[in-house]
Amino acid sequence: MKKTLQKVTMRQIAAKAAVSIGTVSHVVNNSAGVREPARRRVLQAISSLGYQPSLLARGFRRNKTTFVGMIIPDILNPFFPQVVRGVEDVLYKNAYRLILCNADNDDKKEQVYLNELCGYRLAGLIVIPSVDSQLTATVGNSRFADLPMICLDRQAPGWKGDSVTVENAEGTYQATRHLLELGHRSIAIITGPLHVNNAIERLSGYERALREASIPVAPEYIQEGRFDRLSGYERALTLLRLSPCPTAIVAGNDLVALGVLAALQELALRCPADVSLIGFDDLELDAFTNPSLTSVAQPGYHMGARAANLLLDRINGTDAPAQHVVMRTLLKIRGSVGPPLTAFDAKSKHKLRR
Amino acid sequence: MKKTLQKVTMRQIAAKAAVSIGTVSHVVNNSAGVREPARRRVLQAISSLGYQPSLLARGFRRNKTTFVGMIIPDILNPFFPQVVRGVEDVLYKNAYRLILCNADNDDKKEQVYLNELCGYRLAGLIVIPSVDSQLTATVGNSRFADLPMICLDRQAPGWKGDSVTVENAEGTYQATRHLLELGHRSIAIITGPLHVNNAIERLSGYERALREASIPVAPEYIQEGRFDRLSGYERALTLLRLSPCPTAIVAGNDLVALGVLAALQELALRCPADVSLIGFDDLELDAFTNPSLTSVAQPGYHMGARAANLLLDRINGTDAPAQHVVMRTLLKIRGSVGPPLTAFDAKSKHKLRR
DNA sequence: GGGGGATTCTAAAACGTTTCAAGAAACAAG
DNA sequence: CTTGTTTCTTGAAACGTTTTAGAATCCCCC
Repeated sequence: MKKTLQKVTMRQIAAKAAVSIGTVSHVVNNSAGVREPARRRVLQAISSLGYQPSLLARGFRRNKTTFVGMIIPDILNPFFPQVVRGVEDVLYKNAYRLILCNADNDDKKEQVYLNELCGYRLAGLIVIPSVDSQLTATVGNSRFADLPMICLDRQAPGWKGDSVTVENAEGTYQATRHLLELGHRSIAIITGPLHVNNAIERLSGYERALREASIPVAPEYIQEGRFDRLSGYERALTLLRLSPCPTAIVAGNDLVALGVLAALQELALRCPADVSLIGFDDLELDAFTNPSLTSVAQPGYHMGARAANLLLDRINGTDAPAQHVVMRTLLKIRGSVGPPLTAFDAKSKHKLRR
Repeated sequence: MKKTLQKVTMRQIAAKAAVSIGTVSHVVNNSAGVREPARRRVLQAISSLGYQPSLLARGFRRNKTTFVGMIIPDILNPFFPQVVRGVEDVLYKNAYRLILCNADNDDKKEQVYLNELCGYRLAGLIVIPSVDSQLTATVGNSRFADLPMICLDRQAPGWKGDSVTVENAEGTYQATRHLLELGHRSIAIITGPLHVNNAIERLSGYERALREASIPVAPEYIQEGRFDRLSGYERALTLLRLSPCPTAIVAGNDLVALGVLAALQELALRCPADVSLIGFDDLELDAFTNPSLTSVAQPGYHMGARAANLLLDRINGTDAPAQHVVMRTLLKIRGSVGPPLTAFDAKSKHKLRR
């Protein structure tokens, strides 16, 4: 049983090593030369007393910690953990620690975390904005002035600082073109919330592909969802009950696509025979669904890593103008897409159904 | 443009409100009566100057923060985020904030996070130990003496404090019995690392079921994996090349089961016709795999919530003896299990092999 | 208008570090 | 043995808050 039940501070180390508190600090931080005998005594006292500096006191005094905060909108969406891993790996290698907060797609909660994390004088902050993010406004407060910060995956409205995103429009453009090339002419989309730039961009890529193919976009073929499975399911039911029913659906992300799959199953429609489906994100599970899910791949891990590197630059004082990194997407073709039923097939199907 | 580019502290509020610093503090914390006019002046100064207390300074002075830390072993395993949500909801309602750290199944990293989080004088800590966790030893240091802490999902070796776990053995026991009742006699298991109590318990449930059915357990039918998909895939390949090949596999968790599915596909074996499969965790995606995955459900969200409540009790000073909450599991039957091929079927299958 | 008991307010000490100016010690050279 | 220079070491201030003891004020009642 150690005799040290009290918290051990620098004072006690100093006493035991017969040295001043300042010297202890210098040993701990290598902040000034300390002659060998003294240094040894200090080190020895530290290990024998089991001293660990109070990071709270240090952070308070230095007015800066070595923690980086990250706020994500939905920890249950497997895409975000991938991004987190990218951030974490880079930061950890650079001796920063990552603390993660889940805003739960609640802008209020996001704001609370922003404010409180800021109050802890983090080294930096990486934010994937929530759906209704007030990020730009919240961070406008002068308290945030010297907190390096990166906006990741989604551009918060009005955000002027660094950001890392993907070519959302290009992704859905490729996806939609792929469907067009297979012969689809009735292609619907289930978007994310249309005040999130991601969702808007993905919609625009879809629209561009159709426009280029001279196919008018039916307004009821554009359904606004919420980037989650349930809304995917609901919107899909709406779409699939339309007449004519679309032969292909572009989903705002893979969770939405999962919901679509559930809806298809419920209506006893086959995928891809009756309806083709393309998701967005390329989650690991896409290879295992039934059918396996064609999806627009985002480089989640690399997005995180890139954002972390950008943040490190800022922390180290770069004052380069705000960077907007935009990464590529890639269509991963799997089992959920195929050619549409021929006109004949479609007609017979239609008769049967009605 | 605000004129306050400098950080605004209590001192400035005090000055502007013509009041002492102590009074400001009392207003902010409701720690003593302050007469209406003064209180109003303070509040007014606070909002006009945009003051936000330095949580770092407060935490330092109070020697306690309102953050709770949580360390999880693998943020990419979708089971853990579920648990996190449970923890978070309870804590948030009680005005505590959750900060999450991902140990990445690296005991070294876990230790770093333990030590540094402790240095920030968190209100409490919830840990899902990593595979090789040194938790008990690390936390033995006196610094951790007054840090309430809960061990969640896995019992760290030697851990004596509060814990929340599930009936792992009962889970695999039920799973194995289900397979036995369907007629399976050659049942294999892919476990987690066998120094993790979860893995050991799950193995023991499997063994008990076989023992009760008087079926000898072939040692090569017990494969030790690592709770991840890749190891599930590798171990499954090993199992499926055995002769005789098992007709059913119990997987250590659902990620492992996903790996097994991949292996089955690669070997062109049908599930459940050729091999039945049961996972553990009941991830959301289980309903969407091909075939859908039978799994032992753990109440992830509720485990988290329970742990958070236990922690809150400790934070509030309960000195009840250490609690060990053990929650139930439930077999969720889906498409990946069926009766084994009969001897005849098996023979004809070889001939027919499409 | 003068106690006296509540209530409100203040000054100052602490919390554990870092940091800086300046003193002390060591060392090299004359 | 000085002296000058460099290298160590120290004491004390500062960081922004909370907290406590006691001073100031209020209010009521005689």
